[in-house]
Amino acid sequence: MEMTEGKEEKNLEETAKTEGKNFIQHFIDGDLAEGKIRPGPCRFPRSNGYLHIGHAKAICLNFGLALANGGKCNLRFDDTNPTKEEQEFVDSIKADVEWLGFHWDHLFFASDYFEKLYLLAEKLVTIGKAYVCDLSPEEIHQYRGALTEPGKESPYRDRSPEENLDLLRKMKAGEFPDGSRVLRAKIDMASPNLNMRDPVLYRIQRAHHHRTGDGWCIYPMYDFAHPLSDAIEGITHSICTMEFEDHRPLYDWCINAADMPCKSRQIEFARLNMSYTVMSKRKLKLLVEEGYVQGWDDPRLPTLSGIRRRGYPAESIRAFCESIGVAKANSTVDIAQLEFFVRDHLNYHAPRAMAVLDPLKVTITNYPEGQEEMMQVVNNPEDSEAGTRPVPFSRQILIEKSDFMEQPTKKFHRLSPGAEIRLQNAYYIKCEDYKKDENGEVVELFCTYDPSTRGGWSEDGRKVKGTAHWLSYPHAVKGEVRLYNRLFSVENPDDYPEGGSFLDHINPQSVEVVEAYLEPSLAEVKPGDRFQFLRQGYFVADPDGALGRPVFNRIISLKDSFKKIMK
RNA sequence: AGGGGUGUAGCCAAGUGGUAAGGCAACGGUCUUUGGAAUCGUCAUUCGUUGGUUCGAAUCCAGCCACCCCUGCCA
Repeated sequence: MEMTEGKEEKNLEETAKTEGKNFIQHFIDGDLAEGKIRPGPCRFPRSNGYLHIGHAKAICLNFGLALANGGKCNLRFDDTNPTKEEQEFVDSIKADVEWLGFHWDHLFFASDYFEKLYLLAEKLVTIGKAYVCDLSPEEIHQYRGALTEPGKESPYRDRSPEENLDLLRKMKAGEFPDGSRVLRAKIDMASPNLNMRDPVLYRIQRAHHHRTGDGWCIYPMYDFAHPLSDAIEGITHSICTMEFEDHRPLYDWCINAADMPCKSRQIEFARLNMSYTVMSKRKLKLLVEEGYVQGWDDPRLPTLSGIRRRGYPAESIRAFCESIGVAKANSTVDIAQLEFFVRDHLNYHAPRAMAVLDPLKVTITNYPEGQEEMMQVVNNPEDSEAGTRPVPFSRQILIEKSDFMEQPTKKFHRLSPGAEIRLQNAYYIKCEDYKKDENGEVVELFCTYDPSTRGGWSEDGRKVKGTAHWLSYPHAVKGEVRLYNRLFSVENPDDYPEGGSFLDHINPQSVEVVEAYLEPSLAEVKPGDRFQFLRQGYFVADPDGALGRPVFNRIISLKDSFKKIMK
């Protein structure tokens, strides 16, 4: 038998080829049709910080586009600012991309091109398209003008190419102090696009660079390095987010001014926002550094490391990114859409197991004392290849407290005085009596079982409405279970009153830790092993666990229509 | 105020002059040894808005409205 059909994930190539086309693919199609550009590599530029689900969208887009068009995708770090680059981020970003299942063609750093970029800068100076400016940062700011007013030209704007070249070389040689001079593009101080008002191309900055060490004291700006790095690599379509749209004229200017043979094209798309979470680096950093969460890989965070620890499968992240499409309009995707793809994948791939999170003891009065037996239980009804496992049954069992109601409502199909239900894969049991403690809380049930219903089937065709999961009390193992919920209690945490903060919306119940009872097979799980705890949700073994003492994170609960019915 | 963008259902999103795809959510039915899954069905007479062009407009034109981005030697 084979795996249940229908919802299986497509492999990367199939997905890339068959899914509906987004506007970027239309651009590429157009370029292809005109024959003026052949599809080349894409690239994923990132510099610092941990990746989150929004970056996953960009990664899936870039690598997906490359795959769909027979191109390659490079991974490039735009490490042009030495004070902001850290090896730690490089390593985590590489790990995240790999985890998502993508393979880059080449791993590049903008710093690989420092020499080439510098030569290009000299070229611009030589042909009179760039100049060395001695204005201070404050002065440059003032000269830039305002949104509605044109800027003023720098008094150094008309230096000769010879003088500029000499000055640039001296900048490079370290003859001037930090911040004393910059190299600027000579474009148009009256441009309505502020980015075109003689933007800075190089700054003097004596800082140790994580890859080039102290080899340079001048560093290119992103606006200069990015387009030229793309052109050097032969990237034909350079995808970035909307806030760079105003930079595109400058992107094109650099490539044309330097007369690069590869006319790379920048295309912008809207970044991903999601309900019930925050995506900005600043806010995520605050959550981590102020201790609202345990770290960058806290399972409640939308970081890829957090999502991974939470147990979300990479396949489901890819399917999600595929489903949300790509466009230019601001949007906030409902987190329920992500959760759908997580459940969808796990339903087919996570073996089932039984766990009781809030136990109620049940004694089966007509089951012989000291007797026990093994029930052969299907691991995954959605996957016939997943096999079966033995689960012990005995006189003392544990069920979920919520599966018993002393005075049941009409819609309640579970156990109540006199009611009969099925213990899944075991027997029908009927509640004959129950015991309360001094507080009036039900602490134990006394049931009888029907020996002819072994496996959970009745010979006389009698039906029961409820089916419950259970554990043999003497055989159960204990473990920690962390029940994660959404980090924020409102759809848009950024929507808060004057003087407030997104922190005010943190869900006080974003995690609940319980001591749970687990079936014996769960004693020896490995971190990353995923299960569906029957009738409850999907869970993943956390690295915090130890052999015989597992720790599980709840990935996502099962959809729960019972909650709705009972309302 | 200048420039650049964007408005299609509760949320994403196709649609490119021929009469509104798809997914999520929601809501009903069937089925069920997970109140899960599966399955069937319902869910935009209308595309921010007002006019215009056209036999015909979400698509073309004009005006208006709303929201986002831009004055780092950050990316």
